[in-house]
Amino acid sequence: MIHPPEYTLVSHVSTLNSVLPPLLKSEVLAIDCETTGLDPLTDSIKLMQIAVPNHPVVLIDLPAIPQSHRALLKKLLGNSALKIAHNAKFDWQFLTQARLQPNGRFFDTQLAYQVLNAGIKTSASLQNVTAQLLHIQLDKTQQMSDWHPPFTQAQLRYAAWDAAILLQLYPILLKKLKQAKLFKIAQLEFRCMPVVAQMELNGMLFDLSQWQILGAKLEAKKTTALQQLKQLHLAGNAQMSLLPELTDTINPNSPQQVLAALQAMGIDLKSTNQKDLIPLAQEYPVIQALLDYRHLSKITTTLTDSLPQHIHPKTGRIHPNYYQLGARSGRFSCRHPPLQTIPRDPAARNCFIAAPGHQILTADYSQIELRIVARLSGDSRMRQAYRQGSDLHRLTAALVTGKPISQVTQEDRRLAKAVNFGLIYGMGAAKLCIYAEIKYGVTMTLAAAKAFRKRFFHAYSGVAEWHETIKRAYIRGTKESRTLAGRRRKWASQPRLAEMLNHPVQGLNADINKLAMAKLFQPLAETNAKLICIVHDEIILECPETMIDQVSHILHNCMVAAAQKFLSPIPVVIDIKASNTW
DNA sequence: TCAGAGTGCGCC
DNA sequence: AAACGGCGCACGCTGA
Repeated sequence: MIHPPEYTLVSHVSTLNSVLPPLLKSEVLAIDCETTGLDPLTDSIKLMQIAVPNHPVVLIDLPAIPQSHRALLKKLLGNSALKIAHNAKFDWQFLTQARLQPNGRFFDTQLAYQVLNAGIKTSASLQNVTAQLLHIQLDKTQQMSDWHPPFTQAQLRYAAWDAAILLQLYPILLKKLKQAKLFKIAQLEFRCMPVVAQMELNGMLFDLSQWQILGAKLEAKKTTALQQLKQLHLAGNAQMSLLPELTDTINPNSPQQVLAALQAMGIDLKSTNQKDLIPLAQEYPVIQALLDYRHLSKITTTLTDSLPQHIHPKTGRIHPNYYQLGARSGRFSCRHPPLQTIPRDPAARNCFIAAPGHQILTADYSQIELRIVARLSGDSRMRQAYRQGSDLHRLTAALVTGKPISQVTQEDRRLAKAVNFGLIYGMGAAKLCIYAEIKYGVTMTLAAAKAFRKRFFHAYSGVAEWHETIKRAYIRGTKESRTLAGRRRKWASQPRLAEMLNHPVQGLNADINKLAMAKLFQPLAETNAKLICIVHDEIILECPETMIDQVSHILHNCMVAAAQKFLSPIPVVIDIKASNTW
């Protein structure tokens, strides 16, 4: 049983300066902040809590301490002690905005818990983590209370608990991480945390007027597409003597109604998703019209209206939330808005712009997943291809079509791309047909897909063997997977084979990208360039025009070093572009 | 009426 | 024997 923590409330400079010196000697510092709200750009800290072992928790009424008297506090937060926090990104952002940026090493109890439980559905709230690891039920009733002095006893007790409990969680999580051989991965996450926190604060500059022009165009196209769809539907039903009014009663956004309508037109369909519709688009104009409408509807509803709502009134920029462990694979997820799903269409991406005197620097890993497969499988043909700097998609095209590389057409290459990406994750012939059509506009018969599949694994026999190794683990009933960097994904029940084939690749991609980010933190801080977005294998900076060369160099070096650590001897290629827009 | 599963699709 | 993976969001629909 853990006793309620003692605490000292500091609401005066003199108390602060007598209370802080012993804390300066501590190797660990547990930190928590109570704020006026959740937005570090507009809200502020009302109370900050600092806990060190064998000492009452220090509760600082921050607004009561003038900026000019925070030197000692600043020194404490900036020292080399290990800073422990739950969801440290939040506290880092608020403290940074208060000119109290924490420094040194970090231990985020939330990230630690998420690293340990990657793949398992579980809440990583402080309340749940504490319940699971310490069997203590934290009272969170004060969390949303009005943090305004004079603080109530209940508020102060709650605040003290939140910081004190971190000191209890830390050794338990540390031990678990080490036992599970996950400490290194956790440290990678901890190193990434300030980078992510700063990236969110930076945000992306967005050209609203250009976006609205684009939106209006898309809206008009959508209307046209809908009219076209209705006309074709009517025409299709004319011979069947259905009532014209029926067309107007059908909701084009309802898969159920659309399916019924298409079936009534005599089209043999089981579902109205892309994969079923695309093969019929040539034959039935109404289906092409539906696909066109769907596409435009998707873009307009999810982006045209929503993106402008995320422009921050204070900065004029878009500041999404990135979740370091938002994906089971170890990848980031991104929300509010999801900048990782902005269409590749330049018309859309050009609306993300650089500030005056700046440029957008985008750097992405070239074919990183295939290179990872080459590394993990050790496939000799892939390794050789990459060592020679040849184009692996062309090579695959040559191998599966039997043509010499010089005669490989663009169409062949597109087909090979589908084959490469599909087959490495265990795709079957049937899905390969669909996938090739949808993703690359390549039509192939089932027999052709079967043949390609066979030739692919014959040509890349190392990949086939690598699949076999994973398949054996799968058959043994293994319920976890590790990346080369040691990241673990667990499954609560039986995984699917494809998930087990995918995780070592997608997960290592995440490891590499995170290592690159961590490496970027210090060198980037010494420039005026800012990290503004991350899209899985792409790093986007906003950089002063005068520093493009210097920053490109830094970016390149960090990304190469991060990837080489795991990919060597497979070479790493980074594509870097500078432009006025994304 | 409303939460939540399901469908569909944008990105990597 | 066969089996691509990872997200977030908007929508219509279901069921309590």
